[in-house]
Amino acid sequence: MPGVGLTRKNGEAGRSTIRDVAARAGVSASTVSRVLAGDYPVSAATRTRVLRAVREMDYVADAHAKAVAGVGTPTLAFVLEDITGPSFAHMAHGVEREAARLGHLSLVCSTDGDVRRELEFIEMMRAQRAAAVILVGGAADTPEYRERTRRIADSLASAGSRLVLCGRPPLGPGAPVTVIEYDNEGGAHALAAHVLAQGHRRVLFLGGKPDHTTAMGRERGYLAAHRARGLEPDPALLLHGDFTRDSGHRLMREALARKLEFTAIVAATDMVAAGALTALHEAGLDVPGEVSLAGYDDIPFARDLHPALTTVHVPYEELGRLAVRTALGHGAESADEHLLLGTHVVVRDSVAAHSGH
Amino acid sequence: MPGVGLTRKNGEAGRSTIRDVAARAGVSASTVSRVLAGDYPVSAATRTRVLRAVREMDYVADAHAKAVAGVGTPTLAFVLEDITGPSFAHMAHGVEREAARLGHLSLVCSTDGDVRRELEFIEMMRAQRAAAVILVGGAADTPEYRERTRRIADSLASAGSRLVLCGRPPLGPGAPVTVIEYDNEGGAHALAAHVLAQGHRRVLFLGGKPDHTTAMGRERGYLAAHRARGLEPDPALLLHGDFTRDSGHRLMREALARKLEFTAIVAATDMVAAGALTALHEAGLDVPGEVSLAGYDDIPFARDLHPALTTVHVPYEELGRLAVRTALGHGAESADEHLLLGTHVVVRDSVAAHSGH
DNA sequence: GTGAAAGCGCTAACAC
DNA sequence: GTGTTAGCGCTTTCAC
Repeated sequence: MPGVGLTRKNGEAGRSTIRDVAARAGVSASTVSRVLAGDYPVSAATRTRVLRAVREMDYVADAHAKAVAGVGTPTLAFVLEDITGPSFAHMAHGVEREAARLGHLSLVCSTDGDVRRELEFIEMMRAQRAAAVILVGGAADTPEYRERTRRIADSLASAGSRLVLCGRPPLGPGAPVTVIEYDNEGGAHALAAHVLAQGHRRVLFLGGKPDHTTAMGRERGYLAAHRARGLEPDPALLLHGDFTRDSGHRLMREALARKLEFTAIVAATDMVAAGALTALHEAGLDVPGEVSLAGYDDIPFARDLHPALTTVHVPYEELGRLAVRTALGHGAESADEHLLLGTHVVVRDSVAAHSGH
Repeated sequence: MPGVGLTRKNGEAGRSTIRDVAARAGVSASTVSRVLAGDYPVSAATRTRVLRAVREMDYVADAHAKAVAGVGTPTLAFVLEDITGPSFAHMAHGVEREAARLGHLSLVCSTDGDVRRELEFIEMMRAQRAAAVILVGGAADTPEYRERTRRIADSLASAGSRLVLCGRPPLGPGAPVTVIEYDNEGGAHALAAHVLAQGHRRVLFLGGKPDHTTAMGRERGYLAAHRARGLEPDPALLLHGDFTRDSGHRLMREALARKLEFTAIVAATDMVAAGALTALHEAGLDVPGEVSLAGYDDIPFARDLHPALTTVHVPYEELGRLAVRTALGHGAESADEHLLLGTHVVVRDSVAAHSGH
């Protein structure tokens, strides 16, 4: 057994090419290519020699060269605001898993809410010939947004790729996009209805950015639930911040300092609820004894808050998988889909009946 | 101004090449390339025409073709077990930000602890000519692990890339890797010492997998803190699970059911602590009144547990940035570095003095 | 200043 | 079965 020594890779040469392997195996480059592709008849002897050379040189075919030659690994891009937020992290996980299952490579980019970064990344993805770009998370639904996004959708489409909007404002008819929404308004409506059904009448809303579609959807649900009962919520009870834990904490402290009157709180996200809960505890208030609290997203941690948080479940991981499947499911010419995923409220311990009056 | 109409991109043609642009601008491909590269003298008039053609056709140079030609966007790969875990998500964020800052593209892959997936991904990254591959998170430190990882390090190195081990078992001398560790043992030691200093003598340890280096490092710290005080912890107080919230919850329930005696708990991660805390609450136990609890990682949520969790701070995001910087900082020939990052305990409310005896 | 030609590493059509 | 050739989209000498 000659040459069976351990790693006999090429000493210093940066990386070996298919021709190096061919030379070593005493065949042509095409033969190596064929052996590696495996979809072509090659004599057993040759195959063995080639395979051995490959192993000895620790050869891997250059992915870029393959791509240029038209047989690259398909790639998928996932763009979110912050990988650190638990809900989108779960979605990223779903995307990544499903992409892998479908033999795609997936790139993740968090933009920190920076539109320029987002744009740059998408451009990069177009250059990478990404099969699809999934944009997730609410955004300000302005005319500029629609125009800009539309342009992105068009150029992606014209390059044979596809834009998927997930929880993002749709673009109006005719745009070559797939949009998947999870029902923010419906979920918030159901949640607020649950709180109102417990007898609460002054419900504080800890919302997100005033032009952010996710935030607004949830706010609309909160409002709608009131109106469905013939109630008109006090505008002073609608607070705005962002979706972070710190925002919830700060907003709650302010509300307390301003001596706003309320017996329950609906937070725009579980993170916000977590911060609010801590502020409540710091103020010595009992939840849900003195004040009820509800969140949104059902992140795993929600169960470990004390009291366990009543919230709205959003199937983020599944959402990620679905986004990938629909994005990849059809060519650019397919009908432009619009999916709306349902959510449901999960009742735990943080909302109690409003006993006093 | 003729031809200033809106998006005048190529109707159906999949994607336009540099030659299409050249044709439209009435120049050669090289000229287009030069204009786009911007590092070469080109007459103002030509430049304008080319730029206009580029805009009109919405052209982006193919990243793969550039890569093959030797001028690709450098790429960096980040491999973790689970993007969903808060600590590594923060690290992923750090990696991604720093990579972007340095003009690198970054690929993230979560393996779900599957070694095969890990291997496949690394192979893929080698094919992509990734500038570096960052592996993060503990692993079983077996001979197979060392051999396998060493082989990866070698083949990455021989391809001009580099392996970075982050919080992973090092490979012994001579391996072409950069290893960055955060001091698990030291942190756990300090934390346990803090608990012991509060007078606790029977402290339950909610650990991770028995062969997992991170888990073991923390366990060693726990042990060492005892011994430094001349104490020998009861082996029955060392429980093993994994790093999830559910593991903490389950382990805690079992400990309670088995009526283990202890006055404090040290959990291997904040997630584990969160689950344990809920189990404690479910059992009607007061924390820290009846039993103290400490975690590890200092995830943002730790503050929102009730009581706020005493834990060990690990600068995950910074860790990610650092990993990128050192990975990119030097060629494959540089000295093999070994960094050990310090941690510190952050005292909050979940650990109290052991009053009774 | 600009174009023609060669070449990056690979695959695929076309010989033999 | 296997080698030769052309070509993927780009950059980069090398001429002019």
